[in-house]
Amino acid sequence: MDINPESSKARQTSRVSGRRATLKEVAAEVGVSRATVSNAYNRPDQLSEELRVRVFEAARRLGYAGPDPTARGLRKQRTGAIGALYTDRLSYAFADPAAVMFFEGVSVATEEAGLGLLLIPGGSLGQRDPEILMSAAVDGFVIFCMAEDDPLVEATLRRQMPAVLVDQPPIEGVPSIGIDDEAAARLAAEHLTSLGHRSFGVVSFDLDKDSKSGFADIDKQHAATYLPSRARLRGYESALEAAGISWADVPVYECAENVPGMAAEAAEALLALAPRPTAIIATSDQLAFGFMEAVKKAGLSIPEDISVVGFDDVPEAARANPPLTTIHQPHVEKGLRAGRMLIAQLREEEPPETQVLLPTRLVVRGSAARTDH
Amino acid sequence: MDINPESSKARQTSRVSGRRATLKEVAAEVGVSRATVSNAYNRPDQLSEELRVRVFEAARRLGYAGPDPTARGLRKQRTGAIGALYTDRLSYAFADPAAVMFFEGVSVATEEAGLGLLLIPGGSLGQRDPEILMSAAVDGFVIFCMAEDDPLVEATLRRQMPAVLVDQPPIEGVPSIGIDDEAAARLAAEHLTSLGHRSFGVVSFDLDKDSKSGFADIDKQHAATYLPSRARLRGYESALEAAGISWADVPVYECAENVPGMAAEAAEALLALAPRPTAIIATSDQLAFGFMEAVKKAGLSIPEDISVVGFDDVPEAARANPPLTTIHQPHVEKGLRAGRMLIAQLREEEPPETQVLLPTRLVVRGSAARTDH
DNA sequence: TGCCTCTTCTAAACCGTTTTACTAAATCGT
DNA sequence: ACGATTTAGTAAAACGGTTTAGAAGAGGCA
Repeated sequence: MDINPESSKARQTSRVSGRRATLKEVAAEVGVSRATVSNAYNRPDQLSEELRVRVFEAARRLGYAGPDPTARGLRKQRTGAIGALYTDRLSYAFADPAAVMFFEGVSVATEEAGLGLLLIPGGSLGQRDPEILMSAAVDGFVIFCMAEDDPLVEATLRRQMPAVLVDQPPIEGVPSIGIDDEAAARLAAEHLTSLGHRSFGVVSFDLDKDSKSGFADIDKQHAATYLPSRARLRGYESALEAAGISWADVPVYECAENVPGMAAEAAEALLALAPRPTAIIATSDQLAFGFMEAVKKAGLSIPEDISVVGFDDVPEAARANPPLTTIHQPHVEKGLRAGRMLIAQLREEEPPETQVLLPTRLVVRGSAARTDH
Repeated sequence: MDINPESSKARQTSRVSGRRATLKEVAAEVGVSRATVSNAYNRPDQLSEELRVRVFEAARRLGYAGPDPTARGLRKQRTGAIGALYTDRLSYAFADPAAVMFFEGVSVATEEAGLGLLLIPGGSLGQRDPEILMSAAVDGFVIFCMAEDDPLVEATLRRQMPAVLVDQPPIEGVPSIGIDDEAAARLAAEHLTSLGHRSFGVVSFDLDKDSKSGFADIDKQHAATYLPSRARLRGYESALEAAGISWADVPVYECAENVPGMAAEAAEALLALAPRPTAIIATSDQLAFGFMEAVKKAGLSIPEDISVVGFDDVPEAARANPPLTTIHQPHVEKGLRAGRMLIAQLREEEPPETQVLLPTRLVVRGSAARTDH
């Protein structure tokens, strides 16, 4: 319990010279079998209290910190952790409030169940690296935000472990959770058409794993391998076409990364267009923030000169200037439910709900206004 | 590579009926020894290319996804992941931008090294639970943000693995990284005294593991077991005393959690004081945000009626309204360096720097002004 | 006393790999 | 053509625990 000099010295050079002590050594010290030491830790009812105490004393003397998790995992066939597979470098995930909220939800589920949470990057340093994935000692996977043609998805599934797909097209035999991206996106577009807008621009995050920034034509949009991108663009398309606006004339600027900074480029490209769009729809709040920033820098004002609608409703949207009109989706709950769906599988409980769609809604704030045009 | 019906069917019921295939079964299928199959995966130069292909074919036929990470970990005595131990529930970490940035830095380091990142909550559901910690299969620990009397720190160290302490008092034999909290805090207080303020209030996050919100007297401040809290308060104290202000008269309100919402309580308590403080120092930006929010709700304005200085300089500080004057510290770099210090130990490289202090600086923005008082 | 049930502990199999030391066959240099 | 090296593959010992089946002894009951 205490941090006393003795114990911290023991840490540096364990009594058994250098190497970490093992259960076998503790058994030898006490003069009992390995099974008994194991029982002392795992099934106190299997030995006398007095012997149990002697075991723990010997353990402390030897600097033995308890059964090795790896060995235990091997024997018990469960590691006590689940893996969360993210499409890209983790630093991108941490920089995206929506992803962070999702992980927050997952972490609530893992803590409920007493499990650890292993974060697994899908790619780093540009190349996709199955190394970390394939050497991840976990009991199951939450597959988050992966492109549908990403070989890592198939590789993960091949490990034949419980898994949950998040924001991805369903795969037979694997439960999924997400939102109706297309319907949600329609809400955003319809809000703007109902305010009288006829001239649009769209800012999207990446459509495919290795995208470059730039305008994306309809073919590219329809072939996008990130489900959220593809479905949201489809949603905008159908709402605008329904309002009699030709989607072919709507410029869609794809940003290679979902960070505010990237939207500055998009703004430059879209604001230069003639006629200048009166309304911009972004597939994420992050991009909307960046876009608004750039608009202000250009000396225009929101929503007077140009209306902006985002997607995600991260907390900062409410505090933005002006407050961002956007589509709400329950990120934390998505993570929580995904985590629980996975954990239910681990317990081999009744087959969990297999396809969950969470509700979304339009949140009207101050970044979109009626156009005078 | 492809997601075709065959492979997804294979996933559900592997050819070897139910159970996951093992390396031994693959060996039997090909008619070679286990060593050879192992070599096919790990040391291609040890067998003929043709045999290697046959091994992989058999593996695919049997639905074998490659060597089991746990077994491999046991044999090789390394798991390919490091653990990040956080003081509390992970959801608190994810809700705190400073912690998220720290993890972002750590993740960069782990990806550089091809390691996974296991997040370990120190406590959940109120009780401190060593279960997840003790069953974490990792090669080392980043110990982040723990109270110095937390038994989990000692428990971690007892595992005799490489570790790095972050924002905690040094322990012999364990490298640490952090900032000079006391000096940094002095900067904040001195900025306000230099603007003429004489009447102060302080908003702090928790001083100890299981704190309740409320005013904290000097004894409690000095006995705080979270180093950052204790040291920052000391910094404020020494700067104000140096300016001739009696610290005993400065109200310090402790918030039980480091979230903006909690600062509303603090604001209520501090604004009701007579005379009302003209300057508030917060030990985190999160609290400063919440405080500013509450001040505005109370019909006062910042910095005209009251000046606020934060701590951390999270990105949102620059976008706040008004932009927050605060103390900058390099969160991402802290995580990156901590991760690298740990990884260097794993590699048994030259003993890494053992005590790192990162630089801090005052960032003057718009939330603190000269007082007319 | 004899039989049965607890309690307390143990022997040994097993979890799925990697790695060391070794063998047998093929190739090389001269 | 012959010993020396290289190549290709193997047997078996770890790695550090958990768990099953069972033994030895103690106590209870008739």
